[in-house]
Amino acid sequence: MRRDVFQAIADPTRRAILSLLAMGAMTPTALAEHFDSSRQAISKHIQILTECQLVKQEQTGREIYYHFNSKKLKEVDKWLQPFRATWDTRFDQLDALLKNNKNKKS
Amino acid sequence: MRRDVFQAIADPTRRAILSLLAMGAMTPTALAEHFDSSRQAISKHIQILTECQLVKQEQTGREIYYHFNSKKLKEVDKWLQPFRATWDTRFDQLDALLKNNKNKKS
DNA sequence: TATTTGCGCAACCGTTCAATTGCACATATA
DNA sequence: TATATGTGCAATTGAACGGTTGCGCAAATA
Repeated sequence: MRRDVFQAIADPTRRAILSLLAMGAMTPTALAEHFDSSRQAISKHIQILTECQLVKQEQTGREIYYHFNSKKLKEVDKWLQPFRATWDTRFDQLDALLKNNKNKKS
Repeated sequence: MRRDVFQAIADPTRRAILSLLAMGAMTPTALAEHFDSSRQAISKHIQILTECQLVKQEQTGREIYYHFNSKKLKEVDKWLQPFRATWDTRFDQLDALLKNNKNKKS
């Protein structure tokens, strides 16, 4: 069973879940209300997201709030990095500018 | 048959193919030499990459050179954008800096 | 205490995926 | 012309995927 971030975000429902959770933690039942599929189906997606640490849980009583964990998304960003230069100069600008403004850094 | 960029880059072999092609156009046979799987397997991956326009072909005689097309990868970057702020302030810095340096923009 | 609610887990089902093998066809090359 | 080479396409196979239904269990509620 392959379980990496790229495979996790391949599914549109899982991407939607991440977007929702990024706005605030939610329970599986609350999440499921945003979709047509069953709670169990959403729960399975959450499980996959948890396995690759895109999401972490916080239990309060019988309810489980799932939180978005952005760290792992950095992996995608990291992979994208070398390609970025080929479609935009925005980031070359960034590097140049940061170099000239190091002192302003917090 | 789902065929979008996210599904395309979910496979590690396809990501490797993209990285190789980003360095220079190649034929399927040449590409296959970098992997353990058969030429046909690689060819299938190329087909998927072509279908979502991550790759374009250029035929010369009986050989087909496949080129990397970065445009579609922007979709991934675009989706990543809102999340970026949550893991790094680098891009907030960028926005602030660009605002103060608009005149320097080429 | 009895009932409702939120949840994960397991079994099952049809579809998609990744890979292999075998083939046909066009282009090089001897 | 005969042969070798580069390629796409079709059929097949086993594994993984995404979904449903049914269940058990613990926590809240009546």
